[in-house]
Amino acid sequence: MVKVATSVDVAKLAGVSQSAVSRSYTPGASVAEATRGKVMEAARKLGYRPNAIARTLITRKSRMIAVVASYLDNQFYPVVIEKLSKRLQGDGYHVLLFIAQARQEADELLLQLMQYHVDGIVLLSATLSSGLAKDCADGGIPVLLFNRIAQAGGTVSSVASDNVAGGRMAARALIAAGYARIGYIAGMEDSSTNRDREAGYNAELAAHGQRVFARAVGHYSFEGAQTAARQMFQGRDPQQRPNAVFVANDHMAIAVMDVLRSELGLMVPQDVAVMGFDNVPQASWAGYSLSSIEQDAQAMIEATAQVMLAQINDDSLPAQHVNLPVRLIERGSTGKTL
Amino acid sequence: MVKVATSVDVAKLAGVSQSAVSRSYTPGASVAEATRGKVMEAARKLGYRPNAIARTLITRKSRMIAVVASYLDNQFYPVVIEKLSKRLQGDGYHVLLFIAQARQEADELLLQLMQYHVDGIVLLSATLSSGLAKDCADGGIPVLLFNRIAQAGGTVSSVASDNVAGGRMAARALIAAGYARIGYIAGMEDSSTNRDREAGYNAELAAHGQRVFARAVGHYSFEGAQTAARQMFQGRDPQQRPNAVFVANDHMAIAVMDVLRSELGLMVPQDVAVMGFDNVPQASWAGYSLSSIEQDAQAMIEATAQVMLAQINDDSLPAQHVNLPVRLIERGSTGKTL
DNA sequence: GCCTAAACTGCATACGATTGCAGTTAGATA
DNA sequence: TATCTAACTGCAATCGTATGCAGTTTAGGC
Repeated sequence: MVKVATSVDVAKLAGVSQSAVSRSYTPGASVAEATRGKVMEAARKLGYRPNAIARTLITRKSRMIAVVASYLDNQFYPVVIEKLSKRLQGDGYHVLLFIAQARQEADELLLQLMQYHVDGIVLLSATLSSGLAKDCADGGIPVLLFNRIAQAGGTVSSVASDNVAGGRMAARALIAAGYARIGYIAGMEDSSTNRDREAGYNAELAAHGQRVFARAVGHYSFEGAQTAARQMFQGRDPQQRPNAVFVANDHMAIAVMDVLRSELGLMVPQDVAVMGFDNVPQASWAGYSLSSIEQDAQAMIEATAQVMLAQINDDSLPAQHVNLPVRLIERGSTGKTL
Repeated sequence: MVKVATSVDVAKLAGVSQSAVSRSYTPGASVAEATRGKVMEAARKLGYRPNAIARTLITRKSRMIAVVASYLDNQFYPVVIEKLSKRLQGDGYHVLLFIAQARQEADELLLQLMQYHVDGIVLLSATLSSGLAKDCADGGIPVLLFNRIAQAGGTVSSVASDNVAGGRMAARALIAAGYARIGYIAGMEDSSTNRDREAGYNAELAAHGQRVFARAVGHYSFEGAQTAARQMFQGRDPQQRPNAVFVANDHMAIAVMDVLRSELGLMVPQDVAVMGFDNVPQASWAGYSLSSIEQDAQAMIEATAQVMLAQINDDSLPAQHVNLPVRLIERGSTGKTL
């Protein structure tokens, strides 16, 4: 193991002070062009790279952003992580990734995170206890909920889609296509996404003089959705079951389609139409051709990056709440022929 | 923004020296139980947590491991990232995530990574220039290629599956099922995974007196695989096209199935049998029921963690190369009825 | 050629922890 | 009670960089 060169080594070789080396790497600092030249030359020879850790210690900026996720099996999240990571890299920030299943686990992890003095925290699907959120805010670390809405007035920002409008769109599309017995398969009932999607959905149904025909809960998991689908459709007469179902996200909707077609021998959309939410990559796969309410991941990422970076640069900024429009994507699963 | 407490603050409140505080947080250090008690009490009051950055500076161990990935749309990788991240968290390590598309980009990122003094680097699908790999090794940072084989004798470890055996299995299964015109859709031709899978596949075909009937290249991408499938099957008479095809990974195999069924109106497996590699979650979805050669992700993760941690703890350890067994999973796409 | 402002440079300190060393205390033993 | 050892504690140096301040050089204007 070769000792890595430090700024002192470079200074010695270049015949300047250590300060000069430091300044050569600080944009806008006061260094003569000639000095910087000598420094860079010496640095090249020694393979010197500034130590980000030491820099963090003194500047109190780590240029690391923590991203906390719980499950990556819903493909929406990998896509987000990939894009967010690339976006932040463009601004010289790096992503410290945490996987936390339970709330409590998330809290514990967050405490560990804070030891690293990350500049910001993005919570992908996990929630964290309000006490901890406050701690972070008090510590001057901006926290942003992605795809979740924070309690109003909090110190935590959020970036989400207009889930209420999305729910309405789903209802409107199914009604417009002539379905009259419309079911709903919920995600996690205490999540803001599920609440909003369901609220919009119910509101729009009501506006057309309808109400939800059947309801089950899938907890945003594949297995949960399969169970919900069986519960809703298995062993029922055609008139006793929905002929269309809105599922709270695509990940579950795909599980539902599998159960409908393979287990129960029902055709989609002839026997049952299915509508999802998110428009994950798999929704467009020919094997499913799943209609969905698209969340604009790119726009969500962009908003996340901007809010986060703004908060990092100015810690007096209040929490922001971004709500982005969604879009209906109609495919075969609701009868649209390709 | 409230100032966060430091060990000095805690020491003051507890009426001990700053060293005592530090030692209270160091397992096995020499502190009286009473002292540690006072320290912990004071720390609790102040909400003190040791600053990992400062600690890293002096111990030269950041407890961060860099994970470099390129695309996360192949679901194999999100699964790996999730599991690896959790596994390493269990040992007190955290994952610094990097997304790099091109080789050059990976090199640049790695240099940034080294500034963070990560304790180790896992390259998920990305390759990096041999010069850089050497730099890392020289710098004492263990590098591990996941799902790639390093050049023999290098300073870089690797964890992979027995891709040659997997290729053979695929061939054997298709031959056993009675297929005689067997195609191959390759991934990236310069990747070790593709080379090995194809080599094993061809060897087993040859052992049965067969040879590959048609070959196309999909570059491990969804679109590439679609193109390859069209090239191989579009507009050909039944006798002129393969009646079975081994695709170098599931991600592409799914794209192939979509083209076969939806675009070309062919049935799987009646007209064409399809075999993939990886056994990603989607392979088991009823909409595809894709036969596949399973890579044991859990075992790969475990090996990765063990090799990595061992190398971190003993930097005189030579590079290790782990090669794990694979397993045939037969499903509907090769004629197995469910 | 002199003066002033601007540009540059280096010194020294700080960031928040770890750790070798030496000194102190307490307990055990004779 | 005196002595030795073991357990504990604190001092001070250290990790590698950033930066305020004061001093020095340079350039430019007259």
